[in-house]
Amino acid sequence: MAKPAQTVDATSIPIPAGEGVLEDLIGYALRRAQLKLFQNLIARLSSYDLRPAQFSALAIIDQNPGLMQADLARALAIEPPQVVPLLNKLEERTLAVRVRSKPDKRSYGIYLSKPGEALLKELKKIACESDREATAQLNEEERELLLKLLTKIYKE
Amino acid sequence: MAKPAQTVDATSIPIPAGEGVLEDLIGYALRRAQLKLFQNLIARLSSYDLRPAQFSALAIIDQNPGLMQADLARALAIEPPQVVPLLNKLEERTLAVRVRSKPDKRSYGIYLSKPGEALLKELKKIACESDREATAQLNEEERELLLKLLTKIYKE
DNA sequence: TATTGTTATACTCTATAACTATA
DNA sequence: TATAGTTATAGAGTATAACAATA
Repeated sequence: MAKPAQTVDATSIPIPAGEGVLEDLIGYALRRAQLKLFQNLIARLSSYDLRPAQFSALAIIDQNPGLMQADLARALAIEPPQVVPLLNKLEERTLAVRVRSKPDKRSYGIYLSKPGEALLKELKKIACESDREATAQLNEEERELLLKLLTKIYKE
Repeated sequence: MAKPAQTVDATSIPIPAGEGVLEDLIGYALRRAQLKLFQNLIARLSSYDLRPAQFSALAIIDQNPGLMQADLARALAIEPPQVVPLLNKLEERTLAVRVRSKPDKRSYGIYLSKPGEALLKELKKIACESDREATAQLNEEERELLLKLLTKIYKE
C-alpha cells in the first residue's frame, strides 16, 4: 500500500522557482529580464497608444529614411505581412508615409513625417527612462557591460 | 517644388538597423538576444514535441513536487488558465500527474512520473547545450557575468 | 518568370470573465 | 462568501500560402 502523493504546504512555496537548472540557463534569465523590461516599456508607451514594435519601426525609419517595407521587416525581425497593419497604423496617425518609388513602382520608400520625427524624439526619452528604471539594480558600469555582452550575442 | 522622397538603394541597407537609439537600449538588446536563444531551444525541443514552457514546467515540478497549479502558474509567469492545456499535454504523455489533494479536494498536487523524470534529465542536457551554442561568442567568464547581471535585474 | 506589397488564414501566446466544485 | 481549477473567448504576435501589380 504505497502511499500516493501528498500535497505540500502551499505556504512553503512563496515563489516556487527555487533553485535548479533553470537558474543556470542564460536563456531563462534572458527571458525573465526581457519580460520585465518589455512590460515596463509597454506600460509607458500605452498612453501614446503605441506598441514597442511601432516605436522600433519609427526609430528604424528615422535612421534609414526611404527604406522599403521588406527592409523594415528584416530590421524588425518580423515577416513582411506583419509590416502592413503596423505601417497602416503609423500612416493613419500621420507619423510616417509611404512614397511610391519612381524607378520601381512596386515598392514604396518609407519616411517619417515632421510630427513623426517630433514624437520619436519624445519617445526616445521615454524609452531611455524605461530602460533605466527597469535596470535600476545595476550601476552605470554594469549596464554598459551588459549591453556589450548582449550585443555580442545577437550580432552573430 | 520640393523634391518628394526618393527611394534609397536597397543594397545600401544590408541589415537596416544601423546605429541609433535602439542600439543603446538594454531592452532592445535583451529582446534580440532572447529571441536568438529561444529559437535555438525551440528547434532543439521540437524533436520531443515540446515547447520551452513545457520544459520549464517539468523542471519546476521536479524542484517543487506536489505543488499546486496556481503555484506553477506563478513560477512560469503565466495565468492559471494557461496551465490547464499545458498540464493536460504533460499528463497525456504520462510525464506528469495531477493528484487530488486529500485535505482540500479542490486542488491538485502535481508530480513528475518516472518517465517524466528520465526525460527531464535528458532535456536538461539539451537545454544546456542550446544555451552554450547560442552564446558561443562569450567565454566562460563572460557567460557567468552575464547570468549574474540578468539575475540581478529580474529578481527585483 | 520573379519580386513588392498585400490578403487571407491559422496557430500560438496571453489575458479576462464566468462557470464548477469544493471549502 | 471565497478559492482552485476550468471553460470560453478575445486580442496580440507570428508564420505561410496565394494573389495583384509591376518588373
